Amino acid sequence: MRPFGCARKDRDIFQIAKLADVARRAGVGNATASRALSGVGLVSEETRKRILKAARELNYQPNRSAQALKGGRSGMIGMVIPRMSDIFFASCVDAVQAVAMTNSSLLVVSATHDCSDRTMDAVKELLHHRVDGLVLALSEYLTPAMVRSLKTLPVPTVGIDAPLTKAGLPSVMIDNCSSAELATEHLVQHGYRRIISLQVNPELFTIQERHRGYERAMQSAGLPATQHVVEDRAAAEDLLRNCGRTGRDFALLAANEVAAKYVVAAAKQLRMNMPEDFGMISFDDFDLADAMETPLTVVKQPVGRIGEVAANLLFRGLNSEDGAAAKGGALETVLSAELVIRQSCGCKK
Amino acid sequence: MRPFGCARKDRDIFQIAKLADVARRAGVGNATASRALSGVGLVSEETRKRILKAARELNYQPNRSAQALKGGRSGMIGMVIPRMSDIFFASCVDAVQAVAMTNSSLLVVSATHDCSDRTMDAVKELLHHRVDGLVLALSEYLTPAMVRSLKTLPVPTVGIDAPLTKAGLPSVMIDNCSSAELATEHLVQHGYRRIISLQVNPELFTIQERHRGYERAMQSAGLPATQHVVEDRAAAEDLLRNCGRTGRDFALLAANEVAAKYVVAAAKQLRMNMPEDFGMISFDDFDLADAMETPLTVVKQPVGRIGEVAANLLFRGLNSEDGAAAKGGALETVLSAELVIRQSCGCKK
DNA sequence: TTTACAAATGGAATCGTTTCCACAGAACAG
DNA sequence: CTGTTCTGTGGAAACGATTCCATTTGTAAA
Repeated sequence: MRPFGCARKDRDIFQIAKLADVARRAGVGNATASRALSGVGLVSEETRKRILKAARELNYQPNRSAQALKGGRSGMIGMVIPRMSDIFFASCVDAVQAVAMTNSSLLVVSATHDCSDRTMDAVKELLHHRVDGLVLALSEYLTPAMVRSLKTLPVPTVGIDAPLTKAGLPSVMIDNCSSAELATEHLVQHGYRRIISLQVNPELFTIQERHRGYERAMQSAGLPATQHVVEDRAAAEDLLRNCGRTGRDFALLAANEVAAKYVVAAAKQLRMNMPEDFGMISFDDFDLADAMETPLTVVKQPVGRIGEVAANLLFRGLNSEDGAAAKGGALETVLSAELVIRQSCGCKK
Repeated sequence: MRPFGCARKDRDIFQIAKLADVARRAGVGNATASRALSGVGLVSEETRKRILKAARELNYQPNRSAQALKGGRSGMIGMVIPRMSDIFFASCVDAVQAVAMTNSSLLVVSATHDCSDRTMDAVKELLHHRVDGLVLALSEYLTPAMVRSLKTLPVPTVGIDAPLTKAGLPSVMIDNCSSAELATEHLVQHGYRRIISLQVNPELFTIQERHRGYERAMQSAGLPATQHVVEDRAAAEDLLRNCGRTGRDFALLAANEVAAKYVVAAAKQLRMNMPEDFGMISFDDFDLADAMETPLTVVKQPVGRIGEVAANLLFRGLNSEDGAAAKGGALETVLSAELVIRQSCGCKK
């Protein structure tokens, strides 16, 4: 039984030919072969064909480590996210990976698991591995030290849902503030008066933006703004017990899918119903949001698009030598979110 | 406005010192510095300390590309999965990444998006990037050609939920067959007689294993086995319309979370209720499975554990030179799944 | 004191690319 | 016919780490 592989050296088996092999087979020098394959520099048409043919026959693939070492592209981009187990980030990673593949790059992911010390460490580690570019989905606020570091990042970088603009880096996101304002207004129109802004990680940038939009709407409506943090289902139950029973004008704006799920579970436990006992609109659409006991009204972000746009922005910058990604465009790309109206907000089916 | 980064060369800014810098600062030769830092070879205690100090002061990190090129570790492992947007795989990736981090490695992910041609291409590409090891979550059946290739993989490799045993590679999974059998028996005990095995991707290895277990249970119970494929919600609606209305003894064994979600949505549409109109047990626990109108009975896989165990197995093999991962253990590591009984199976609350 | 051996060290080759530079030959203007 | 320019080409020097091997030094055995 040979459980694992064999030695690293077997070039035959996984067909690892090197440039020199190609050059020899084509009867040319190393340098010429390199030029022909990379497409830069002068090579006569005839020679180029011979070299490409040899490369094809040997199934040649350049050694990325060597390329990276020499200072060229490593063929990898890095991505930092809080965690994978969150539809939003998982979808972003999926989209970025797809775009990376199109640009014949690989994606290296690192998750911080909400430990914000990890963020810059992750970035540094990715850089030591010579990634060609970075996608940062840092929802945390940046410390001055981080801004300073990010400003001097040696590779093209784009942010997703991240306040990277401060560091002069392009980023892609929805207009969290306006979307929250819109959603809140919708709740107000349904007659809800005691509306609470609900969050799990109140310290995050996007979450605070959403809260800001909520506040704006509440102020316009002449209603008091209240912020509440639920770290788990039990906390959601407490909240519903305290507020939900005391009148018909209670509603929640859940800042993300996690908060909404806590509330749904708590409501089930307490046998409370939406929209009768309380109303709710949540950020982030999820799989069964429309097949719940009360289909959930949500602010749906174009998750796939966000990752895709960010990655494309990155590669555009990557391919135009000195990183002219944002040239001719704003630093911040704002995609529009959609209010998907179902029933938890009070709208009839 | 300087949208993207600066030139690649700035070593000052992101503190990229090289070995030679460390050596110079410590007043020793290149070779000695390397030995001291990597811990192999003879270096006097005093010199070692001086070198480590210099490295710390310069914030030295080895250039992974150079290390990889020289033939050592690249400090990266690769992972191939069908897609990210699936809790099961997302959790696996999360777990593997965490273990990789512990072993100071980075994780490179590639998704095939169910295009099985992509599988071996992804593996090859990862190998060209000189990953130190591979985690393959290929739920597809292996073609003979793939088995042949996998047998000669030049790096340690473990499988997740994948039939890699045929290629002599260790893999980690739950006992899909027995779990399905158990779940089916449970439905039978509740009096369901017309039980259908429901799947989205019937060609996948794990799914077929589950179907096999279902068949075994049905046969034991003297009941006819039926397989049904639902590719979307509409298909689930058709199924429920045809079978669910005709009696009280109808139940479904959903082979995964996706199938279950289609059914739940379809049932809502048709205003059918579990467990009265039909019963269901599904593979894969998900966030709101217990907060649905009818809390779902599920076979819960230890998702996090699977990834963790697989990754640990990989690194054990990686660290013991010639890949003795499976030494002293079976090739296949089977973790136990848990039947989480809620209400969709007919059990009272 | 000489010989032998071990410990500690640095020089230089190596990994596979890219790229600078020098050189050969062709084309062309003077 | 002689320079000059241009096109193609290959040799060789990087890139940054590891590692073989030779060298120096210190110490113990003969």
